[in-house]
Amino acid sequence: MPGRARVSRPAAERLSLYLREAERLAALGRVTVSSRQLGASAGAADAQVRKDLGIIGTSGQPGIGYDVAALAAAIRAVIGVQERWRAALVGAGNIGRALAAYRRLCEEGFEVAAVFDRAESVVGRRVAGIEVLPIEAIAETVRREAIGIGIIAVPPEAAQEVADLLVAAGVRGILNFAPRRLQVTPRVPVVDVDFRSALERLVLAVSQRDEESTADRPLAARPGARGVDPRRKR
Amino acid sequence: MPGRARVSRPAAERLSLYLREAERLAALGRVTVSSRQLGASAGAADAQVRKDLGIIGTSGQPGIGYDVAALAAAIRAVIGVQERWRAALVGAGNIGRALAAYRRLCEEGFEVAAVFDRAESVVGRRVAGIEVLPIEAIAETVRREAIGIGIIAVPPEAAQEVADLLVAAGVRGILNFAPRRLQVTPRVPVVDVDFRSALERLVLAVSQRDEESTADRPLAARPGARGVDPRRKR
DNA sequence: GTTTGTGAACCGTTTCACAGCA
DNA sequence: TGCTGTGAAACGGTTCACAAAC
Repeated sequence: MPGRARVSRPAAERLSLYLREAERLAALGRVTVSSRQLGASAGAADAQVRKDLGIIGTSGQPGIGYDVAALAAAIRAVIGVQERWRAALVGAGNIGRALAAYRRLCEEGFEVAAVFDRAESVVGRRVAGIEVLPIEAIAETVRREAIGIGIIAVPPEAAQEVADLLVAAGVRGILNFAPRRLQVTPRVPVVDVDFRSALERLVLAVSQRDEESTADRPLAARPGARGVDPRRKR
Repeated sequence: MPGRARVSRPAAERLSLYLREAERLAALGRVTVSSRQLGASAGAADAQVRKDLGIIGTSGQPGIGYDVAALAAAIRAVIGVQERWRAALVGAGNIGRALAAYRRLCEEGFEVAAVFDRAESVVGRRVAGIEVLPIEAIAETVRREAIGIGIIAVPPEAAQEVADLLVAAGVRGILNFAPRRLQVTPRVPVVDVDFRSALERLVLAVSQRDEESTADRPLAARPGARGVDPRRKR
């Protein structure tokens, strides 16, 4: 029974990273992984990894570890990337074009099936081989092309409107690159990717680190610290 | 005394959103905001907002709310975006170029001061008006141009090497677009922005939502649900 | 020896509830 | 009445510790 399980937000993020590591190891010909190695690649403790994998119903062998192939398959099943996801990209600006050109996505179960833009100067052109359609065509195209997710890469002012169009057209989830919180029905999950927010978080982390090193004692291995994790010992 | 306070990861994300809302309201001419309105724009409860603002030392007026201008200034001070941050962008591929062209960043306290790439076919060209330099020039340029943060937009295979170069050159933080966990000294914070991970998180959320609606009773306002938050009543 | 699986303790964040002020 | 500030309670995720399995 695949797909059973409630996965928390941070756990979902980690699963994504475990999957990457499992794929990397599989390509290298490795057959098993330990929870510790898996954890190192995701910045998590080994016990954390075992908890995560336990939740999604994957089990390993004591003394051996987890089967790399089975692990990857199990994570894909939980995430839901066994089949191909077709996406509608709205906004053929800088971010939109970069995304459409990001060919690697195809190998990972995703596919940009249609591109939309409001500007007449862009409509009709081709972006990564796909003809740009006017946003009025969203509803019909999403249905015809069996599109599951919408990607919003438009200026913040237009984001809400586009979100409404996509939801009305029947997409099941939205990836939002616009720096604006979208108001959509809870039936359609939204994941935000926000450059500015990321930069601000980074700068805040830098500031906090500065204060620590000047105010507190110079060298102190902080508990929540990132990097080459110093979890050893038992 | 600005900058005093320990801010948790989720709190940092929210502060970033409060700042956006405060700026938006300021532009609209509004003078005060309530914690509830601020919370709605960030997907947080009102009490949460008050806690957050209390931590950074901002206080509002009972019965009135928070002063929009003072709030924005306080958040900027905590984040550390009063001054301008100069960034080194490594990787002039699709994502790199999109980022360099994202002019809005300038208005928000950030500036791409240099662009680097390894490919000889790209070095010497101009990206958003900036000449692309070879990655060997990172160390010298970062120092000369007083660059504080590095942005990694290269393929995953090269990410770690670039990270090492940036850290050696003396950047204080790294924004990483490569889908690879970087191993860097804890002294240099890293914030990851990962499209694939975001897409996978989205698809997982979609799958989970599907199961809920089919397995459980059809209509149920879930507690952790997103969207127009139904927090009313008291 | 190595590594998994898991109950229990721990910790930080979120929510609740309400006193206090405009 | 509307809204802030805050202790206390509730919640959820992480870490610990160790028995069991290889």
